[in-house]
Amino acid sequence: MPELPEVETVRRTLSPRVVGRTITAVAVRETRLRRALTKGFADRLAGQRIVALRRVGKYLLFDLDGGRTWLVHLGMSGSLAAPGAGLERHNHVDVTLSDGTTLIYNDPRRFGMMRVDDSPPPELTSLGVDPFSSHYSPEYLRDLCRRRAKPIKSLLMDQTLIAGLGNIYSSEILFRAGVRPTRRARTLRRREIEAIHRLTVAVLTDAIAAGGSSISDYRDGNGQPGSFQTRFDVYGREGDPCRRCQTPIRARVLSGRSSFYCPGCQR
DNA sequence: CTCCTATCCTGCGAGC
DNA sequence: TGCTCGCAGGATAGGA
Repeated sequence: MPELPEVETVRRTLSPRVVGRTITAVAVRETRLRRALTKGFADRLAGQRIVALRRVGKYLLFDLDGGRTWLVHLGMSGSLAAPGAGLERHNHVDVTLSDGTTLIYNDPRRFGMMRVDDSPPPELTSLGVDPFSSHYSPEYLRDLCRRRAKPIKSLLMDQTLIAGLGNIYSSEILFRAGVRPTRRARTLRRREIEAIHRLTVAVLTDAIAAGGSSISDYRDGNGQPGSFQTRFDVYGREGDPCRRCQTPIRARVLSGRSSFYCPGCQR
């Protein structure tokens, strides 16, 4: 569910409501997320002032007083939003702020995770380059591809190389770039890599402008769905005609994930 | 190293 | 209608 554009949309919608506020209460009713919440989780969060809300890849980072960090990953089905979003059944954590605002962490599949650290969270050390950072250049991408035999789509989704792309956006980027998901990274031409680089930023920018993609349960910080799913070129469109050449879109499994492409437009 | 598979968990739609 | 099966936006341990 949440890839970079969805997490960025959550960040943008939450930021004005949380930055500068103090966390007054934390209620945990389910600790069994992807990694269990530690015993001291609620106590280490309560009383802290939120100084900034950042995003790296698919991670949300609440910078707290004294260098402490509250790290949130939404997994496949997680959301962090104000109450009244229609969700209730899997509300695992409530965080109340000094102005009375409450943020509810909801996650039916419990693939998400949260932690509070006094030093930089360990998850970030193994993370690759964020596509919106200046380090994400055509040269960087070319370097990643140079010696790798794996399919380009699997490379794009490897969070230790590039942080933020998931199953939807890697398919959409490769469609726009005219490159098949199965192409081995090391076989890509310079101009193809340049196209993938440029279109990574373009697709993500378009998706953020649309508030992300809501397929079933993604909601932003205000409980609102995104609309980019109506503009998918290939994702979830198996059998439907390509918007560009009318050839039926095909699907095949790559690294255990369904991948969509147009056999007419993508080489 | 590099790459792939299975696994964690709940919900939902397709097909019978 | 009601049941079972497979699949779903992710990360990661473990094996080839």
